[in-house]
Amino acid sequence: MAKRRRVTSIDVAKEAGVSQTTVSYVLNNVPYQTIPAETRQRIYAAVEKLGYTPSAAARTLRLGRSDIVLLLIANMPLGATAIELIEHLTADLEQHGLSVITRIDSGRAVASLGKSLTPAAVVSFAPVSEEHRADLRSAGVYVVDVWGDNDDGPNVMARGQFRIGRMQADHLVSQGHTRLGYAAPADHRLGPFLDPRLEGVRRGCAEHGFTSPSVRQVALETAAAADAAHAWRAEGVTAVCAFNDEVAIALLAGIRATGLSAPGDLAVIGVDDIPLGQFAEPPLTTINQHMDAIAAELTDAVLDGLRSPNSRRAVPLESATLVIRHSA
Amino acid sequence: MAKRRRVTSIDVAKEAGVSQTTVSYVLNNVPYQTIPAETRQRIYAAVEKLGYTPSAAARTLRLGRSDIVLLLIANMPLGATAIELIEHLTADLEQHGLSVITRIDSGRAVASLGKSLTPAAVVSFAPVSEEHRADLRSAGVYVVDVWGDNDDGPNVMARGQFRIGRMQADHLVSQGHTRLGYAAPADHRLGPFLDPRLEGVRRGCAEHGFTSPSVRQVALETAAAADAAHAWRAEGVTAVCAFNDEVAIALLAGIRATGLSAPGDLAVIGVDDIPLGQFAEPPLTTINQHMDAIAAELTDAVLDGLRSPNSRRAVPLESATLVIRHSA
DNA sequence: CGGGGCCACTGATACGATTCAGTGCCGTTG
DNA sequence: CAACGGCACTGAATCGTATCAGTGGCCCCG
Repeated sequence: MAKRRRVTSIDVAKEAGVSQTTVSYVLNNVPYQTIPAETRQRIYAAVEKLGYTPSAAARTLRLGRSDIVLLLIANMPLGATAIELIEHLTADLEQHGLSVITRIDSGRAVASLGKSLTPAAVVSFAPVSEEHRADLRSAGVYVVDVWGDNDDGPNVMARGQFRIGRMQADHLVSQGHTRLGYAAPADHRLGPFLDPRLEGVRRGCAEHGFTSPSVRQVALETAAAADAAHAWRAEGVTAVCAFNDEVAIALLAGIRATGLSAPGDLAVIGVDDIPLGQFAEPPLTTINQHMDAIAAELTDAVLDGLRSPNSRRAVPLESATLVIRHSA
Repeated sequence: MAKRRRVTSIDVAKEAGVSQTTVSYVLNNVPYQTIPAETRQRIYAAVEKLGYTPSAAARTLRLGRSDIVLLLIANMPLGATAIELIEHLTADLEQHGLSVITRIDSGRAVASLGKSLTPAAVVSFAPVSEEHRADLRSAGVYVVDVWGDNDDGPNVMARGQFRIGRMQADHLVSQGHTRLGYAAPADHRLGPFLDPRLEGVRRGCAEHGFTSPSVRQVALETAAAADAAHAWRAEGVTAVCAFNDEVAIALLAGIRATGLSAPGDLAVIGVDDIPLGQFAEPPLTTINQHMDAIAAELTDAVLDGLRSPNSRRAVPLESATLVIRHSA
């Protein structure tokens, strides 16, 4: 079979009996170009007939930037919550003509993909080094700093995660607990999420005048979780904020294994509201993050950044809800 | 601040005192071009000094294809298993100079992204319509058909999922069960995974001379799961293959809620070996899929396809293991 | 009836890389 | 010493799109 060439806008132009320029004007809806409806129709018909799709490569080369938004996610365990965020973000940005592309990676990709693809923006869920950030900037790529430890762009994530921790602590305190524990995940790659959440819990304790939470790692294994439960009991902790629902469920299993019970001996609250939380023993109390709201916030941040790279805004949305079941 | 232009290979050429052609030859290691080490060093030095990164757009435009592999994932609930697969695949293909980009989407993207990005290959975890497939083919994009219902490319996934179902059935039969149930997820988007797994269970039953499994949907909700457990008991089912660990854990909660117990009254086996399985009551017996092996298989498929678009191969790897805990 | 302005287009160029087809120089060989 | 071949390069075309700078025709107004 003959190797068919790609269908280009020139082919469309020939088919419609106009110049390539006109085709481009019509397809891009260029303003101040007066092109009658009849001609437009001919062009659309030709596009349809030939199955024309513009070449992103050529378009990007010409414009100096693509309409791709690169979503960088560090090589860390992603839960259903993260997937949900990706889905929302993809859908939201698509509405504005931007294609979200996700890259799950160890971080080396920031530089290479970021500069070679010339995306319109990079949204990174892993901290971006100052050097890479400057590099991307100078290449005309807008970088949305999700963590916001440098005051560049909106620190959507960091603020949100802090609030989550704060909500956990507030709930436990409202139940009468005064001595809290914090169950950290064993996986150190989760640090960027852990730090602000834990900080939120600390702040909560401090503002209520209680001592700082006792932090322990809880590995996803019954024996380790049992040890932690035992240790917390020994130091008078009566309630634990878990980093997420996985850790919380592991801890609940550890509590059962020690012969204790939740929430009587040790109350537990998670984060994420994963479906399996309701099947835990006892059903898990947790915090539900509204991923649609967070995605909307991120979308706004990206769009704003593309409009004026130096603007800065804070869109404080109420983006989490307490889900009370039985564990706390 | 002055808007710095992108650093191009011409800038590198000027800096190194050679022509742009030479720069290209050196950076691409073009064979049969004799370029002395000293010149190469000058060019590398210039690249380093200017911070040059080649433009993917220009490269793609010229070559007619990029070195991107588009991983399309249907808009379905992705578990940790899927993430693991993505990670492995990304790492494996990167070793061969291919950049994996993941797109989580409702399927409309196949056409637009596939044709506009001109990726080297598309690996789709959602069924690709015959029309889109042909479209991509003619655009020179190699399509790895993960499902393989049409005999185009290796049906890596379909075969693997079938084997999984088969393993579940075989284990239950080996434990003396003769009347099996199948717990399907409520989310119909999981169909592409459900069908081959269920088929594997059916085949297993048939070959042992037992009647086909009794299929019931189990929603992620205790009451619904309890109803299902009750109904299975009523028809004499003694063991259930669950679509995955989530469904299995829901079912276990349903069994407890009915006052029954696993595995005595109803044995349950899952799929995925998610960490939370060990914290279920009782700890979940399941099938562990070796994502590294599956990723390796897919990588081979892609590389083979890129070498000779018409080759077809089957790489049967042993890619799953039975994990026996207490639920079956 | 001359000219200004709008309409409906088109020609040519640039974006940044790859690659074919040379080119000049030097050393070797018959 | 002329011819040849290899070395170390370079010039120019090309990929497909967007856009600047025109261009010819027609209508309308003074």
